[in-house]
Amino acid sequence: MAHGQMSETARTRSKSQQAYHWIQERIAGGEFTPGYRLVLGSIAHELDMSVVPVREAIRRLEAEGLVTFEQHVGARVAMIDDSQYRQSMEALALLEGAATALAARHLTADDLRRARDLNRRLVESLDDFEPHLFTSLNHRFHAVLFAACPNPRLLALVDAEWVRLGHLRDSTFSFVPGRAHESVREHDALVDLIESGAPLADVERAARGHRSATLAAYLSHEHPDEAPAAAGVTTV
Amino acid sequence: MAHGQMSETARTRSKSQQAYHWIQERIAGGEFTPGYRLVLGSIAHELDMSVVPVREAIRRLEAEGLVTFEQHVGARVAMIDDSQYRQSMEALALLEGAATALAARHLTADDLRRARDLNRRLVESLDDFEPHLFTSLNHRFHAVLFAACPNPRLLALVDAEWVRLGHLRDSTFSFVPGRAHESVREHDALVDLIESGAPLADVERAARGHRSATLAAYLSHEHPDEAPAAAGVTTV
DNA sequence: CCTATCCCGACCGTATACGATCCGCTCGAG
DNA sequence: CTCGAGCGGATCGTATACGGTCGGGATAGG
Repeated sequence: MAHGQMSETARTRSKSQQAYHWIQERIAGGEFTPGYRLVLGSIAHELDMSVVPVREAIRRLEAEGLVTFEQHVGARVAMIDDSQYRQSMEALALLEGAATALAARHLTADDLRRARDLNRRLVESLDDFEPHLFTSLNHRFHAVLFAACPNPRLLALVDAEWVRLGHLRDSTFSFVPGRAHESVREHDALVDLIESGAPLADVERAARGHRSATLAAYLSHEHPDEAPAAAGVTTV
Repeated sequence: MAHGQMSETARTRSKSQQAYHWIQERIAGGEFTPGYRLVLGSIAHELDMSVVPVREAIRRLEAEGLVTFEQHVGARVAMIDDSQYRQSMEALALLEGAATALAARHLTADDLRRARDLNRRLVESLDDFEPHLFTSLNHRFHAVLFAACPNPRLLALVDAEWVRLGHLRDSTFSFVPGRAHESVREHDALVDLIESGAPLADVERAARGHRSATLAAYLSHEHPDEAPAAAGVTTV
């Protein structure tokens, strides 16, 4: 920032947006854990602004489902309990599956190479298993595959769901380490499928099934008593 | 409202929420058409409150995609152009298809009867075709079918997409009246499928295909030149 | 007559102020 | 000792105030 501000209009994000990003980062980074109380005044003071922009930011986060708000009580980071986790994963399976299928025909050879490379790094990370790194790479792998989806609305929904799962997504592989090995194999199969020009329905089924399987692994590990049918939209 | 206000805490919605609902109704009702300029001060004055709650309401509407916001310029009702319409319909096909499939096993005989009844009214309305009524009944018909979906998150996404399409959804059947006849036949087939206990995959495919077909009809009517493959997620 | 510049009004963004509500703690009665 | 009423601090909800930014119309020059 040698010259202070550059294109003043584009560079100067409004304070509401500053607050929004600041809070979102803390939530995504796990610094604000679920249930954490978001006090307007404190945040405002921390960010050196008044409460008004902070309120707006929190309202937006509320609309996105990241925080809950109670009248005259305030906001707290949304508690994603097991059932909500399951619901979001189910939705993500759907959305990501479709996005991946729609993107399949638009992937370049370079994209596929990058996907394979990321999966290679995933395999390597299996030895010295680090949930956070694994999750991050996993996200990037899938992002490469569905990013080319020509439907921005769908992409927005997919992203929103990823954000919503937030830090929680780490835990899937922390809790069920065995799932990670199976996961990377499915990744390879998925890329093969896409590369071979398989019918989009097959690609969608594979991508959806992949995530549903992760969910199922989590559920059967956390709630061994529940009927396996709970996995839900594995139907298609 | 003989007694003015009842349980003050539950009944007294905060002014932000008042503003939110007030604006949303106007948008849904078509009073505020796409592109309409939402001036904070005017709305605040109209609702007899200050601009602060109105700003919050508009922020929330922005997060939901109903209005767009530009720095130092203000908010206006989101322009849903053709491409966005297509994208939302595609997303809705996905989400509603899955929600309908997941709900299928939970539908009571009464639910199915209500669905058939609504479709009967749809058939009747075909004679004296009234787009708005038809669309409304159409929504209620589908709502009956997917309301029993055990995944609230999915339902929320479906609802959000319906709201997003808003008034625009009227136009589908206004523009392509022929589609309405085909639509009600598909409705019957869909209910039959559910009632017969067909595999969920079949239900999902049928429900998704139904909406994709509506989209395709719209597209081929509006843009006869485009490749029909544009219909998108008809794949599964 | 057409174009570029300047100025002004409308509106947005944020700060500050103040009343309202909730939650936890103290204190007294049983 | 237990429990309910009352009080006070913390925090929210909204109003008002003021400086900043944008867009359009008047004005001067070509």
